[in-house]
Amino acid sequence: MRTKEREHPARQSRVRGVGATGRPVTLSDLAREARTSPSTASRALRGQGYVSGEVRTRLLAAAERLGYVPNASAQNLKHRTSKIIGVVVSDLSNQFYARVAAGIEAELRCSGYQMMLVGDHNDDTEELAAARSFLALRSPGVIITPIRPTVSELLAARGVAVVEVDRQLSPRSCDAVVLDNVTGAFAATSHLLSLGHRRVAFIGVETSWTSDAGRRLGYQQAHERANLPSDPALSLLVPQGPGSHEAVIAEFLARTQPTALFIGNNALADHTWRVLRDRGDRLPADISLVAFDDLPWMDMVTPTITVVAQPTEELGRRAAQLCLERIADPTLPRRVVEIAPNLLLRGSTAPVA
Amino acid sequence: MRTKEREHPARQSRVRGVGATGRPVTLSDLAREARTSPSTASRALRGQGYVSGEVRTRLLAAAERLGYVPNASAQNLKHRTSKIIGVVVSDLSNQFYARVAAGIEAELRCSGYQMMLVGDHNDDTEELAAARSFLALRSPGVIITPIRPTVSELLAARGVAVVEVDRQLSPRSCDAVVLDNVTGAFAATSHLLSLGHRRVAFIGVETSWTSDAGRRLGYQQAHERANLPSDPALSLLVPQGPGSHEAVIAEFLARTQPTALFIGNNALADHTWRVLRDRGDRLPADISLVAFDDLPWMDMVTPTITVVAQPTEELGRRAAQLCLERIADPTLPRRVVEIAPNLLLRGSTAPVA
DNA sequence: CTGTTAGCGCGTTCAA
DNA sequence: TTGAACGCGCTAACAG
Repeated sequence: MRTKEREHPARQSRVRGVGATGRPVTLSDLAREARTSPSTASRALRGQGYVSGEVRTRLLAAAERLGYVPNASAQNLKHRTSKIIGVVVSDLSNQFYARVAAGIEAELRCSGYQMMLVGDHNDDTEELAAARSFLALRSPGVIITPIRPTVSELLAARGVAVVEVDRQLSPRSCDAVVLDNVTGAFAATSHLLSLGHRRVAFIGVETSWTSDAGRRLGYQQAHERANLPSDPALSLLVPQGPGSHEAVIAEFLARTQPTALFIGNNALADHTWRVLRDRGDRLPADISLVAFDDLPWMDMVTPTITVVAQPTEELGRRAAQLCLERIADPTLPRRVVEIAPNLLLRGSTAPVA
Repeated sequence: MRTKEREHPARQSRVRGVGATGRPVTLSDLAREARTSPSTASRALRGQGYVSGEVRTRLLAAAERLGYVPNASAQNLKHRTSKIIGVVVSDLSNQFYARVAAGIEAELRCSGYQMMLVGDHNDDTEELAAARSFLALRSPGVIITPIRPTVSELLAARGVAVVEVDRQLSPRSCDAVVLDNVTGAFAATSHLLSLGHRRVAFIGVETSWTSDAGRRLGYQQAHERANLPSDPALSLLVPQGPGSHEAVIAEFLARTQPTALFIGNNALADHTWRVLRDRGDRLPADISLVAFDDLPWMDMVTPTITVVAQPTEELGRRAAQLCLERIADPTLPRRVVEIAPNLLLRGSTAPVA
């Protein structure tokens, strides 16, 4: 009796047509409408199993008429998995991460998956919370710009297909898509050294992440290859995390007086550029500058900025591909896709004065 | 029997500890581990209903030990709704939309909701597909930068709390958070007119969306208020959609020879700026420029760009707030939040030569 | 305070 | 070819 009472309002709303509010149409509603059983309706809609042509068309018509949309939760519950890929990036407002996410989303859409996007703000507590919700959703895969190896490994241990993007912290348990940071930094620094600069400073982040560490390493290797010392005092390592570092950078430049700068990421490049402008330094006459990660402004300021460019959306797309491939076949061997950066020579670099 | 067979591997995995792969731990597993019933376990974990202190701690300990994470699909099925808010924006790669999304996500997180982010690429088919998946997920709310009124209304008719951001197409069925575009455009244009410019061109998008239409209107109203004619030939309206319009803009500028420009959005501002650079025009000596929507580069190029700034993340945050409030109380009257823009005078505008 | 019962909406046997 | 029965994991009545 009680269930019947519930059915009444639904019946009414159906009569009013598609637009009516009320309990969403279920498979049983659909079956009743088409005078058949729920299981037949299920087979018809998903196109597997035997269904007579006549019943099928009747069902499809009814689905259209009633505006039937299958309940994803019910399907997920049944299938013990979902089509939701969790994505967690450091900072949605940073164009680099936004583009990675755009690439991921585009790729997932093509394959019928959806993206659940979360921004930890470089906070491992938020990172962990995100992982928990992905577990709750029974996400088959997660793509992450990791803060610590813990979360990736936790997820991987539970059978989630984890792909690390931009940096790789858990090489044993995850696939990864990273840039060849060492080569990129090597090229950038070598470029400056070949222009005759002998006081090339590095401004980067003080993490052990492959991204930052790789860029530091490339900077050093370029010096070694050129048989030049790399003065540790010429490296400014700022703590990882949000916030502006303009004051620190200004102090660093005033103290160390480099003739050239290699900057480890787009946020620091922004800060450094502003410091130089405020100091009245002239690029490249007074100082040369190479940034890592090409953003629109780097092509617009005067002079334009020489940069190590990375195919940002491509990073996201490849990560999504790896993720889906591993979901399809969890026994795949671990893969690390290393993408080549591209040094773009522009106006901010010139021979030393 | 068959279910028992399934339990064995799970048992084993449990013995191996948290990290083990296998069927996820269920409430029944938990209850068994703590020697109680599933319903008691449920009450203990969600902290409602009566549970003795001793049983509760036993349960919490077991949940911790087993790494229990409740199955969101099962909860959603039961509750007939989910905690997933659908968000669809035009273009994830455009920093404006990325920031709106960042604002939404931050706000939702605080309230225990999650963001499902989708980018239609100004394609109403993709917009509709996104709406369908939100319906399938039984999303209680959707936030959208609409392309057509259809989708918002479809969702609203099904009881989804829809909030339109940036532009408002369905005033009758949705809440909305928009900028006061007319006022912003009025201020920008008035600024140029007050500098003595009499050939102020407008470059914008040819949609009927409140955003674009409002900016066109503000441009006209400023002329009217100043008792000056606004020559229709001085308006360049490009079709809505992706792609560069540099060629069209170049032709337009060559043909109409304006002394000042008001540009309707950040993408067009980018294109126009590049055209001017390539033409060798000097800002503001040869031509003045005001853009709509402040992006980082506008503060970095030489000269800096006078701009109508909008609090982008705030737009997203307010939209999320409206959405959650309506979910909490669907009987709320419709609300349209109109946010004030801010004209920032910078270096790209000067008195007419 | 606790456990039993009965679905939420769907997909998948399996017998008819 | 179809439909009845069952269970995915969880919650909410209700009876104990």
